[in-house]
Amino acid sequence: MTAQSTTDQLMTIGEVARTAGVAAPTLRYYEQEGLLSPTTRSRAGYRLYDAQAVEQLRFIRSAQAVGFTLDDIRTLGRLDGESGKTCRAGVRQLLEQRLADVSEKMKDLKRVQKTLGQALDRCRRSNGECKVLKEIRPARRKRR
Amino acid sequence: MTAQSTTDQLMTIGEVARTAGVAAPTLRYYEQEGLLSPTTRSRAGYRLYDAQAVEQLRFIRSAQAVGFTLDDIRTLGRLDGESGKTCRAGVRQLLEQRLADVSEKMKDLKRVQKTLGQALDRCRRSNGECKVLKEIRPARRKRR
DNA sequence: CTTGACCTTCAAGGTGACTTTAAGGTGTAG
DNA sequence: CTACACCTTAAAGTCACCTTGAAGGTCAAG
Repeated sequence: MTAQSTTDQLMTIGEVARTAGVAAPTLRYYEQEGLLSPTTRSRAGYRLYDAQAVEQLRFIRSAQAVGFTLDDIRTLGRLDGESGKTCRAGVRQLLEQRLADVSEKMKDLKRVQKTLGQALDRCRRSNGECKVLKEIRPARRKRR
Repeated sequence: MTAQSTTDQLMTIGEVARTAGVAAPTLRYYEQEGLLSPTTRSRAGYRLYDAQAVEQLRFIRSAQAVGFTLDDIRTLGRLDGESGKTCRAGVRQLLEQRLADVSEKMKDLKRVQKTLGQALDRCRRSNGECKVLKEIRPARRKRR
């Protein structure tokens, strides 16, 4: 029991990148920054990743999306990794700190949601003529 | 009724900065970027802000904290401003888009929260010896 | 009427997170 | 055996978001 789940289907950097929706150079950058390393390398030197890497990558992107820096994320190390290490003094404290950060962000997010929600409400209520937004510009989207 | 709340107590850039917990040059930068302008200027050219500016500033910081760019925020304009403008075609759509972004971020945040929570759980469960985190570094904090 | 804490503008510098460029090796399909 | 899509490294470039520095004006207290 306790399935090892050792599918061990290794992927190249391009496959991982496509699967997780990030650019391959970004993956190399993450490795360089100590965030996510390939499981192994092929004889020719190609990076090879296991399926878990995709999960870790998704975690990284989620954490980034809500405002954590790569440095924040790096200090949390390989979070889902099961190969253990002693739960030293600082570890729990760090986790607690980050969970507190998350709670703060939850509040921030709700604040933003409320403000936008109210604006949309007023916008809908008075069809065509509302007093919601002053000076809105076309909005060009860019990264993220 | 409908209190005008015209306390009209104007503050200098330094007072606003202290109150909202940001640096004064950051406020100048925000003005330059079209995010938040002072209500008026003193005869000598000093920027003067009303109390609402603090609220707007807090909104900006909250939005930033959860990953919105200044560009995102700028396109939402002065959100709480009551001096109105027509609710044109794109406005509602933009608000809806941003609210969808918020929902996405809520998911991301919950994902992060869950992962950290599980880690902390395992950490607490096995006092002193747990298999949670691999390679944790001291964690130097920096801005935000 | 000077000291010192504020304010002003403009310009340059710094950091984080990529992204791009250059020069070249690998692997498989035809 | 040659295309062609993929991979490699190292270094430079870009963009957002400030931060710092220089040179100077303003204002209430002593």
